[in-house]
Amino acid sequence: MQKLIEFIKANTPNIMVSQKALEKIVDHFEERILGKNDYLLKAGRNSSYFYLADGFMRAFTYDFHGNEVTTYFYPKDRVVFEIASLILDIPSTEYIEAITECKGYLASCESINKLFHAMPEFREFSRMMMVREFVAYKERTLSMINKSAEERYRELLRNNMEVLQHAQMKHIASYLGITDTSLSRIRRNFLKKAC
Amino acid sequence: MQKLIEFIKANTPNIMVSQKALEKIVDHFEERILGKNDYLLKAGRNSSYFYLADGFMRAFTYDFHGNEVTTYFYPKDRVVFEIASLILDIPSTEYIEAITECKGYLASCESINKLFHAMPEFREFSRMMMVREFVAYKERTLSMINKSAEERYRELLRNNMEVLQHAQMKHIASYLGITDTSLSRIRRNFLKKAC
DNA sequence: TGTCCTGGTTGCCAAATGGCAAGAAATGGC
DNA sequence: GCCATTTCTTGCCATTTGGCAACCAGGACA
Repeated sequence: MQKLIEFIKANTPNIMVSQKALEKIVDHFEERILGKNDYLLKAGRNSSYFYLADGFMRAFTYDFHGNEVTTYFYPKDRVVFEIASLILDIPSTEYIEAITECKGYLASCESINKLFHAMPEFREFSRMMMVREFVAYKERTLSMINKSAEERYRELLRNNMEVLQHAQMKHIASYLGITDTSLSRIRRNFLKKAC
Repeated sequence: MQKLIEFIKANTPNIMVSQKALEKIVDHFEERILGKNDYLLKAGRNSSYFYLADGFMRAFTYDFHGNEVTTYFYPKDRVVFEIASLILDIPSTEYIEAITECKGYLASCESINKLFHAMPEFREFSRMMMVREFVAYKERTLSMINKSAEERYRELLRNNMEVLQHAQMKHIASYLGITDTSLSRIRRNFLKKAC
């Protein structure tokens, strides 16, 4: 649990969280280990709240043509959840999958709500987590609007190098909004330029 | 203020908010009227929190080539704010502009924070507003990934018809991630098909 | 009424990306 | 180490989108 405690401390910059409060918070979490290709969340189920201490995950869904679309990659030291499902308490439309072995700490929707209203420290923390994810999505949308596929690929590598080690090309491709064929070509150019 | 009160009631579905609580909340807001082309927020300033009772707004920013990019359209009956600036208390990178005459109610960042920690009712409400915007962004990102420009245009019209009455084509185009030239062509095909 | 200005459209061609099918490379099971 | 399977790359051509410049239409205004 120490990692979770450190993580919460690091992400409540505006307030000093007492040791007691931290312990009260982490008390609602339980350790969870996922093997490669295990699901943290399946479509139709409700999302819980997961601090990913170690490993690498991805979220995906299916569009109406039945194509799988990778919506997100989660490196370690992030909280992992599907916002609409968690907060609105509705079934998720997304799957979240461990793409390496993963270790972390899990809390239920009810725990999150309880903590959210009971503890100002957790309010700040969870709001911070939500804002972080929201801002990431905003940036991503902006990239989709005004950057080429190649620029988006560069950007992904710059911000999240591990993705290359862990994710398949077709997943990276659909995350970037292109086909795996196009990604392959982009990578070829990329290598050429690098030489 | 009655519209704001109704709006808050309508968006706290899980709890009954007392009249007293509602009054305490709206007490932190003040009426604000914006003329066409007035700014609600400018880049470099900090975002406040605005309930748009009537009118139509858009958010935009500049990419590093200096091109203006429309990031969002706000129809009436929405809260309008730049999430990163508001919550992290940093200068905004976005502008938010009234594209028709607008009327609404404004609260400062400090008021929002105060209410957020002091009143469970407002916590629920503001979390709901944040989730709604977040989910809208997620859907938009998904559209950018797996829909063609034409499909995105149809979708925009379906969900937000007023945008056509109020916004310029070039703003709609950059919102959709295409050039105004392409949008014009798409509209032509669109009309052909409609006949 | 004529002129300027802005916003929207069009034609022409270039660049980016997709679709499909085949081939090459990597991976996993035995 | 070998085969089967999956993942990644490539070639060929179609489609989508962009860039630019010209053009058109409507409103503002002298």
